[in-house]
Amino acid sequence: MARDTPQTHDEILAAAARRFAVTGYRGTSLQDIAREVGCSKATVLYHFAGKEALLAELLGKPLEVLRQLDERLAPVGGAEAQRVGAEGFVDLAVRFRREIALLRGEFPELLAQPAFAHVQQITERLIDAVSGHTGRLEDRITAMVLLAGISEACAEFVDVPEDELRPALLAVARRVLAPLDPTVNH
Amino acid sequence: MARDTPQTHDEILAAAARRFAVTGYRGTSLQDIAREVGCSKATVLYHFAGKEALLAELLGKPLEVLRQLDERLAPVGGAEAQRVGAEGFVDLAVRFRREIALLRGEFPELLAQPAFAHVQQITERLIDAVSGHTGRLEDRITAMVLLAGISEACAEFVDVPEDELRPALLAVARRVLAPLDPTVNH
DNA sequence: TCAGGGGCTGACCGATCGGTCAGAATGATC
DNA sequence: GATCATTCTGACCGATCGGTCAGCCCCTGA
Repeated sequence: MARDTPQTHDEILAAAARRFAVTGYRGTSLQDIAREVGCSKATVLYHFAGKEALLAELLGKPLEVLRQLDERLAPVGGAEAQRVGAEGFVDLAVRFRREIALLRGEFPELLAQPAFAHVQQITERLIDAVSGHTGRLEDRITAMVLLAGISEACAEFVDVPEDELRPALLAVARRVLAPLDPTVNH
Repeated sequence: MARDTPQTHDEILAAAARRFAVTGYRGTSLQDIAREVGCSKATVLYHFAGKEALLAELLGKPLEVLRQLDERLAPVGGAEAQRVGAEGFVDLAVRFRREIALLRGEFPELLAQPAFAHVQQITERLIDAVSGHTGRLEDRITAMVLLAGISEACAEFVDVPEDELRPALLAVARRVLAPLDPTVNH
């Protein structure tokens, strides 16, 4: 009957997304989610194996897109890698604003878990790409400021329409990376 | 005897700073802190009124510096406000890297408490200043990316020496804000 | 009519949380 | 040696956490 009555399942997922975005993963209890849905805590645990499973399903799509970006990033280098990495991440961050906001605050502990170990590696490669693969600390710091700033801004301006948020972020990215482009001398 | 034996008090404070920076405020228990110090949980609660009091004392200095930056920012406007705001925040973020990292993840809930209400107002004014007081959404997004990125980068590169971190952040800030300067046409 | 299964729940579990409290050490003062 | 404040601790508290489980409700199909 999964196709006839997926209501509760999806309602729980939506409620979890909302609560996690406001009070964080740790700061949200299964009771909170159940209350928002209007069901019992046991029902939440009937539809999902546990709190972690809820999180995993919530992060499934954005992490898949992140993985695709990682693949697209592998063959390119230099200024092209910077451009693809930055623009790709802007798209991803804008699209999955709520989920990004969720990963944001709980980064250290969540990524320490084996289930998310690969995310840390992908993030590392993304920073490397956006820094232009120079290996210089200054460029890594620059890339970190840009990517983290984009994440945070997306989380903060979660109610701003995509077509206002995206151009603004792309403009910042272009400004930050332009002087790093070897074809441009500032 | 506070002046003769401030050891334990300070050790607890230092341990709390370390643990909070790694596992966050909510993710750190008083037991964790006590274990790191090598004392009992009751001792932690003997020296501090509670977990919140520990946090408040930890954030005291950086919040005071933030307040000073806010005051310094009040009389100026336009490009000068952008410069003072950005450079001032870089200084603050580099200096109080651990504490910034702490406030980062727990923002929504902690700032919701009355004790930190004014921080949210100051942050708002800081974003306004760094955006050049234009009131345009795009400029606010830009400022948000820059300030949040600086915070996150400081938290991430907590072990990088100040004299490497600061110039890199200032360079990014200059690059992000330069095109907003009305005297420069790109 | 009734057996069966999916959806759901209240009651309960062990663990851990922040916090309290009476009292054991310790050392300075008289 | 007696007194007293400071420092520290083990034992304990109520609350809440994530998670389990037996069983109730209700729809379906034979």
